[in-house]
Amino acid sequence: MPATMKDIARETGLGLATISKYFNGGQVRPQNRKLIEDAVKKLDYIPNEFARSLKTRQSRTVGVVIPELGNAFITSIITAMEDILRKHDYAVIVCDCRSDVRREKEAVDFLIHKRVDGLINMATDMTGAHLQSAVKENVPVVLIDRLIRSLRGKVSAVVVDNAEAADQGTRYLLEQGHRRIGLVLGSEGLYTTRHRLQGYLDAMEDFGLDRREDLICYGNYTMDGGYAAVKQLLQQEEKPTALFVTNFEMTLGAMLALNEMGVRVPEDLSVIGFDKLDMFGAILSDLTVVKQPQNVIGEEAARLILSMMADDKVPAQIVTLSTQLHEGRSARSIEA
Amino acid sequence: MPATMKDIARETGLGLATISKYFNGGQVRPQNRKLIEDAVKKLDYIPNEFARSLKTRQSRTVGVVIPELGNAFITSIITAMEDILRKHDYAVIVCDCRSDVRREKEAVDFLIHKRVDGLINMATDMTGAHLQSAVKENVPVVLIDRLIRSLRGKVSAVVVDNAEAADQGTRYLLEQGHRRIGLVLGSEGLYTTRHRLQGYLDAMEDFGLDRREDLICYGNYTMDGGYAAVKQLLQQEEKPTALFVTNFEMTLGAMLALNEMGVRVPEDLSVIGFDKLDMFGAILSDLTVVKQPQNVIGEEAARLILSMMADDKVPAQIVTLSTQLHEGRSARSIEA
DNA sequence: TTGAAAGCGCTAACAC
DNA sequence: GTGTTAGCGCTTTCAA
Repeated sequence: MPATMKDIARETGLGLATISKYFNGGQVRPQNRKLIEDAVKKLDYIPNEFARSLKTRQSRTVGVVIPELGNAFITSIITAMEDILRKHDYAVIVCDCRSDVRREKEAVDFLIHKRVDGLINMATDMTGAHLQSAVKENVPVVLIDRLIRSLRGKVSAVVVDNAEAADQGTRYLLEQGHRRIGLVLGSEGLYTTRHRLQGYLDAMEDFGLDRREDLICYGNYTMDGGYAAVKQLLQQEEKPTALFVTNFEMTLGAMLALNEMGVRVPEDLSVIGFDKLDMFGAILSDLTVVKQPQNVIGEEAARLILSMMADDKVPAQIVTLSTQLHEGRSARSIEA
Repeated sequence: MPATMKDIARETGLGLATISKYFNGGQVRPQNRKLIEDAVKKLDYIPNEFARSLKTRQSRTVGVVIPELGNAFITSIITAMEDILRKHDYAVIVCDCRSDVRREKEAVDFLIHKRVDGLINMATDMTGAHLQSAVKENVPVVLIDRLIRSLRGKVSAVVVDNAEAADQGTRYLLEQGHRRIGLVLGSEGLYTTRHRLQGYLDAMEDFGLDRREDLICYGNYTMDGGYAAVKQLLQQEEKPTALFVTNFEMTLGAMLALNEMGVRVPEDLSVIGFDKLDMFGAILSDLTVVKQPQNVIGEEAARLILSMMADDKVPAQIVTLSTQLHEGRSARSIEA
């Protein structure tokens, strides 16, 4: 039977209120402070969070619902997020819904029942139906990576400017003189896929180039898909002179495919990738990539949810972050 | 103000005990059942887990402490684990300690304060000091992937037979006639590294081959490290005829390095990798690999912790799983 | 089967 | 500053 505040009270001869105040940062006479600290040590006292939560109506817990855990982009965001939240004494419950709409709703409901104080969600269900219970229970929500139109004004969000990101990469290639630029996208219909396609098309249009379906491939954001997409793009008669691959896993797949096919980068083909990750260190350092600020996404999401949990009158806001073009050696001028 | 059981009681005219029984699967007269269900709907009642936890002394929460989240082997275990635990209505709090001993202890203490019912840990601190508070508070612990000697008998564990795994891969190459077999290991001193090295050495010894330091490289279990290790191994005068790479990230790095160097697999060099993951689908399907059963690790860990949480007299046990050799086309007979 | 009532361990209002 | 006390919303005897 673990010690309770009552035990501390008996041990020190103080009242419960004093001890409670001590734990909650109130004013306590130094000698009593010492008394309490000694008793805590002696009795191995650990505050009972259940009782505290019952009273304060806060779990100091945040739920995170994501489409999959085995994705480097997502885990790096979570790592940054968890770091900040834990520093603020919040626990993070992670639910992987495997990109399944039904599982996603179950996860949200589960977390609401667990009484999380806030919810961070990289959404699978773009209708937002899964978040209804959160909205109904007034649990603050922060979306990451993808916006949900029907929830506009009701929830906060942290996204990157995907159109700008794609524009950045495409424009860079265009400026190097490339005109046949292959684009490897994620799954058709996804929020980020749509915006990245738009950015690409906009940049192309600025250079007077029309949409050409034979230059656009869907690689489902998987290594596998990127690999296949590249093989397909390069099997055509009129091969692209440059490739823009729009996430990290696909970039890896693309590099493997190119290596296998004996295509030299950038001699035979220019390549711009996406999201080089720290953990891969030096290997792909020569790659020119459009980088998303995963750390900042995680940090901003944490900050947003913290502020919303602290004050339920904080209005919903959308934070849009910019990507950055990292110049490596994998994309070069077509005249060279 | 959310509805409470009292509200349901007032609404239905029943007593609290009946309603509580209803929620806990007890016998309730059908007509009252109906009454309660209607009231729950009408009032949007959600049971207060805080109050329940206060009474039952259970959080229905499991803490998971891992060295890093951005590792495919780890996340695939977590995914399997979380799946089972959530089905049993347990939430999973994940703490990434970034392979830092201090952070790891902080994470464990944090989780103990959060009153998790159980702890699953892929340990960074092999002394086990970080788990003292868990042991003291009688919180059941399941180690995964790595055993801690000082905790023997006190905690359960799920590990893979790493020596066997390495023996498997090495022996396969030996049987194909290879004698100069390069080995790419994780960080020196790690539990799995040591055992995998041992398995390799044992197999070599069985074939009358002595340890040769120039064939052994440490790649830190990173893609980067695997890449560098392979480059180093193949820069030597007397090149290996085969390579055994002992985790997934390093295998990826190795393949990239080999591709870059123009080394054909298996024509110029046989390669055995580790841990092909589902998410990479077809790409590496030609790779011969030693596969760890991540799903089973996760599932067994979940089962173990569930049984220990359900009954504190369940004795500690160690589950050792076997790896499997998946024959692809990347390793072949040296005579061929 | 159901209801009344005690109490889990904490917080916070209030009185001193 | 400190102590007393009344709940927070649930589970669980015990008696009916």
